[in-house]
Amino acid sequence: MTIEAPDNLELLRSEIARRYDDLSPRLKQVASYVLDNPNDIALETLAVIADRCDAQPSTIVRFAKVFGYRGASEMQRLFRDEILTAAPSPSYSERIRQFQERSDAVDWSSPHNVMREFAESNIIALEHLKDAVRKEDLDRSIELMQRAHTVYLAGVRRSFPVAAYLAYSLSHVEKRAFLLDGVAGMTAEQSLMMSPDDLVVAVSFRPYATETLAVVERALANGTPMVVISDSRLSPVGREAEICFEIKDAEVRQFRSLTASMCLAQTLVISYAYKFGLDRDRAPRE
Amino acid sequence: MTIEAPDNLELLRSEIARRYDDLSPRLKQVASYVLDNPNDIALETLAVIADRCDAQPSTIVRFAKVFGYRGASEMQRLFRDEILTAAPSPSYSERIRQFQERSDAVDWSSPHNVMREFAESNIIALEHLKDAVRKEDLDRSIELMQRAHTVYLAGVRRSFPVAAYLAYSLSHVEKRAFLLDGVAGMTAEQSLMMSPDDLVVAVSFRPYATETLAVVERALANGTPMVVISDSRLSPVGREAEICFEIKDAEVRQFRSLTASMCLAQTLVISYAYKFGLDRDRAPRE
DNA sequence: AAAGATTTGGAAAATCTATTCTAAACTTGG
DNA sequence: CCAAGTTTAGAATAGATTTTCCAAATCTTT
Repeated sequence: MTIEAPDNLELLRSEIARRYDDLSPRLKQVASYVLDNPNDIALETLAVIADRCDAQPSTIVRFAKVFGYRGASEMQRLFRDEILTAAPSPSYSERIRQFQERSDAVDWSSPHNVMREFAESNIIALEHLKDAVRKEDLDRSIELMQRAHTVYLAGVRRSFPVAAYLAYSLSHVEKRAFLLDGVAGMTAEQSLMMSPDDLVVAVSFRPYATETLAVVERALANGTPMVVISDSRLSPVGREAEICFEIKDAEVRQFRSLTASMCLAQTLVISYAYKFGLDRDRAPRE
Repeated sequence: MTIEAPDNLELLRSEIARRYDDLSPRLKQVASYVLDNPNDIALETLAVIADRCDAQPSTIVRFAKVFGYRGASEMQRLFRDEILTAAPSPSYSERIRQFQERSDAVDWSSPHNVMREFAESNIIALEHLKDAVRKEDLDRSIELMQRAHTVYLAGVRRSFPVAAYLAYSLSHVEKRAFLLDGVAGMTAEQSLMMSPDDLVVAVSFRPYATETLAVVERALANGTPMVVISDSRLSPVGREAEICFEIKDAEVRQFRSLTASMCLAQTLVISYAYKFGLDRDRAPRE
């Protein structure tokens, strides 16, 4: 018998997560519903909740008791209080007023605000991406990928996640991919292997990393075709490439986002996969 | 006898305002309470509401009847629905479902279409992120990051880019960060170093990689606090963590996006930087 | 100021909801 | 493959909440 009964939602949530494994199947079912639909728990009657998570009302009561409450009502109280405190009195004229003032002065010291603003500007960046990327560039990139014996990925520092993602997911759609990651300082040796039958995908943004520039020059010397993801067609990396995607990623003060670049990278892989029907069995999941 | 019964909150509100003058004193009292405390009406029992506005339960019933409802419960339903629909996630899964239905007709062999669809679903995921991430979790994460002597990052395969980004950018805002990258198969040795003064940030999505799980277990054994980015609080990685961000990233057929996870990761770094005034000189640029 | 109409309070009845309990259906370990 | 132990479903019960109803109080009108 449990002694403790979490007296705030946060506690209850982590308690449910912690003990999830030990719950019986039906109770697991209830557990995930409870975590996913807090509002339903707060507002609906036991019968409705039970119906929605395909269980009996008594099961909900049992669930509450397992976590130390005297009944389901006692547990519901927690969820109701959450609503009552979280949204004190969003008296609707007030809400409208707040909404209008919202965008004026953002308090950057609040992580929650940072996230909202950042997500918002990423949304704008993605909307821009939809218009800015040329159809022909995409088609041609896929074609180059398909022809290539091996795809070499270059990208360091901020661009490294994009390159790493491409390397990982391309190999999952049965494309030979090789990440020039500079482990053990072997980038120079690795890039010597690139031939005109291969393809280099280089990701680089201002200030352009010398490592990536070196790979680009090597590719030029070797006659290896290149697809570049950069912030400008005129950048030292983009200038020489057959294809350069010009990405305007969101920026919050000093920090540049990766969202649009990632979205493009994923698009390349997905399109490649669809084009060659390789998505069913070998899709890139974690 | 009133014929009409407002079937949405907005209508009811204006109806109450319009007829306010004609109401009896007691009903006026109830009216203002109803307008000012919608959450109470939604969540509390008639006895409580009556008590709070200094009236009898039966008065609340009479009030509801005056506005055309058959009883107070019917009126309460409106207030509850308001919370259920307007509140947190207006059913993310529902939006995704609709989106996917719409995109059934899309020609997936065109990369340009793939990109547009993919960008679109990423936008939806970001909008969901804004609602779904809890303020307290963010605040607490920043606090844990600040306290930590070293931040250890765990994430492989699809999650690797996120972990890699965090490692890179945290070290650029003067936070000691260490990527458990498994180079040379040293992950086990590396994770032995983690102490209760440190912090582990683990990124993992279904099917959860054993490598990351091992790090999580190591962290538990060492008493190292953990922040987890995962697809479910109930996942093997999320269950034990002090904080688990539940990320619902976009998915196009088999391919899961990274956008929301990345956005959250960047938010953590940016917030950390702003909080400790380290953004000016050492912002993470490539 | 008194009669009629309206409003109000509160107790009683009706309804609805949560909880308990037991038989049946599963699991688990020998 | 059976027996002991869990878990579950669903009917029965207990409990709470809403609604009804009517007498008392309060207002209106003449």
